[in-house]
Amino acid sequence: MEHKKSRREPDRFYALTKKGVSYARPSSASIRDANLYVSGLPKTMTQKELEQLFSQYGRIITSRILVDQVTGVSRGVGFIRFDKRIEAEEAIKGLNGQKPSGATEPITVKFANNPSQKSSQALLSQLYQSPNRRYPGPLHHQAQRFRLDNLLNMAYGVKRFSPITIDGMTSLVGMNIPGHTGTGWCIFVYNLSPDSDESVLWQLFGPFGAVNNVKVIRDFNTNKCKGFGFVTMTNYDEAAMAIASLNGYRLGDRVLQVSFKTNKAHKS
DNA sequence: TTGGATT
Repeated sequence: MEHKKSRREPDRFYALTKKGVSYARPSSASIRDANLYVSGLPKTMTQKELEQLFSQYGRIITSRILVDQVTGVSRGVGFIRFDKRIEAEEAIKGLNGQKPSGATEPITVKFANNPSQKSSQALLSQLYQSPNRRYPGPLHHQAQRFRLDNLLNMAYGVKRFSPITIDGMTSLVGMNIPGHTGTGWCIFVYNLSPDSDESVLWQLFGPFGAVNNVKVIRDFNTNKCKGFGFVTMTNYDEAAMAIASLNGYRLGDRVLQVSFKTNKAHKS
């Protein structure tokens, strides 16, 4: 039988066998949760440079930098998976809040979320999506097409824009596309009340189509809404229709301003 | 009166 106390091994080995860990497989426990999420990276940083930065803390198993699907530009966010948890912990200690050489902004380094728990929001949006959409797309009616054309002109600040390019976005590749992010079309919503929460954004934008994500921006201390939020929608047509419909919409005693998100504030 | 980002 197995329990021959007289043949018990020295303490160290005994402790290992008690946990079911063998010398041949020193894995699981020590390599679990060694995956890091890194944000605030310089847009110019390559995957190789990212690895070089982190390699001083241990053996890197995988790395990734997220990029905009249309422009291919880095989103300043990446992942580093170390061989061991302790290496990841040391990398956080050493690199979180630090500025990589040549960078102007500090980076954030923390343990990554579990990818399987990603966005209950995205799952929700699937539920909202199909049956009750007010404006199914893509649009084919000529009048609606014309309105989209005008929206594009406003969004891109150009005087004329051939309607023929609306259906496909091919001619827009390489442009700085307002509102476009790696996950869809980002919409800026201004003039929310201080006690707004995410549900109001879902309710406002959900009827227009596939909503990937919503965010109410809150003050760190008071936890009150700072008056604006963001909504990311999958499809351009639906985002444009939501903007056209909700900009100027009266919510309580406030009039919303809704537009594609632009880069920061530019003075008038 | 334009964030944070989760392979």
